[in-house]
Amino acid sequence: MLDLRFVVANLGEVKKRLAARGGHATDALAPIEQLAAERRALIQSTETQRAEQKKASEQMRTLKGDEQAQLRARLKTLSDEVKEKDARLKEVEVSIEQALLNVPNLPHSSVPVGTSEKDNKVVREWGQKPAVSSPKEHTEIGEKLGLLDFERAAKVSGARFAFYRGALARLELALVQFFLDSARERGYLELIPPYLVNADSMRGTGQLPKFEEDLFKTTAGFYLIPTAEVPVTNYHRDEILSTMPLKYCAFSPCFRSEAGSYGKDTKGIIRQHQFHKVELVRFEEPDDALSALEQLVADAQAPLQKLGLHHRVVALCTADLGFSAEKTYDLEVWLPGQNAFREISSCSTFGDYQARRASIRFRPAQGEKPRLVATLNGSGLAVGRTVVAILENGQQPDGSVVLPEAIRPYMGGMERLT
RNA sequence: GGAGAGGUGGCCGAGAGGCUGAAGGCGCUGGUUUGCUAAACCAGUAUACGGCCCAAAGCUGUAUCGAGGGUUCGAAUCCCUCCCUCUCCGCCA
Repeated sequence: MLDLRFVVANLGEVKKRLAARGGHATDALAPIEQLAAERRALIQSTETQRAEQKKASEQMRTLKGDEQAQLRARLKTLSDEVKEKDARLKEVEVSIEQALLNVPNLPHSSVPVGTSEKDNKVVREWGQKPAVSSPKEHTEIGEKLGLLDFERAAKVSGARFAFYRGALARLELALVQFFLDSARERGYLELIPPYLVNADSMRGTGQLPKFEEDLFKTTAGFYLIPTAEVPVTNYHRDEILSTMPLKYCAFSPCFRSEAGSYGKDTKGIIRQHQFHKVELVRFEEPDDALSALEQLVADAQAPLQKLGLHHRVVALCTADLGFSAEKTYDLEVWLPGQNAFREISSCSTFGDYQARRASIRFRPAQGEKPRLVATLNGSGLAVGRTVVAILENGQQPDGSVVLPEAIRPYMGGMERLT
């Protein structure tokens, strides 16, 4: 969430920067200026009255009889007035909060301005497209080898689910371990987080209140996490951190309702209601956020490079930027079967936007005031999509799949899927 | 799920309607003392939101004793609801 004082003091600039996101990004801001003024007036008058009240209350202790009764009557009136104003103040603050919670983050000045994903900028490419003759999609490869079963998954659960079988199930978990090893070597501490979280956590990272329809909610009121970003960022909610920076990697399943994506990627395991991911999360000093983002991208690229998977780094434009993000790079891996680059990681800095929502701070130095941290996160990597990439990039004319060398030690030396 | 106990500052722990941002201790920071270390002594030790101020510093007001509501002129203290923790029993990977 944005800082109220900053927004009010720089309303024009804020609107201008939000407009670059397109659509209705600035709508929620409309009533802010007036509400902020009312809030200030209410605070001033209630606090003055409260001070008066406090002083008079002191006298109550010593007064007796009629005098006390009189003062009590006067204080009763004062007390009622303060309560009334307090109630109004609360309303105003709730309105402000609601408004701010629905305002997305300001794009960083280095983010390319654009109107759709077509305006995203390719920053660099790594590797080369493999020579695959008449490439097939992962669904066909997986089903032919008996490694993927969508039909039974549809029976058991519904659309957008899959059974992995045999060596593919093994590959999935091997990749998890491989990604965690890669992250640990780069200084990230492994976490296994809760997969169900409360509403406060969802608000902290920005999924709520605006994107409730994208989430699964349990009857007990828990939300299933759409990414480990949620529990891991909220790990330090309402804290003042004494060690900085902090780097975590977390394995978790991710659950997404995929509302509004009907007809998109309906085939295969590209877009599922449930998938596995290793997430990288960093807590940084604000001034380090941008350089940390570059490191984060490198950290996410590392396992892709070890696997020898051709990919590119894309800077998202203002229109494609996520709600809470200040700046984002996507990693897109080459999929021969689709003849396209597809997102396999998304690395973002959120500046202090999430930290303000979740109240995560650090103390710059002994005796100094706490400051909001910068939060960052990125996939390192999406496991299912890596499986897709391995199937499609490693496919052979005979239908088998050659595994990247880097993963073989995690597969007991297995060299190919047959 | 059943029965009970409890949630107070960085930590431990008093407090039972007004003088309590909160005794005392520990820790931490600064200082004095000291051959060094230790000890002792003195002082300081929160956060948020307002105001004064160009700003910072500083000063000042208000709020904060798990959360929210209520009673009262006045609530850490009384009442209600909720959350969390612990113990015992049951169930369970």
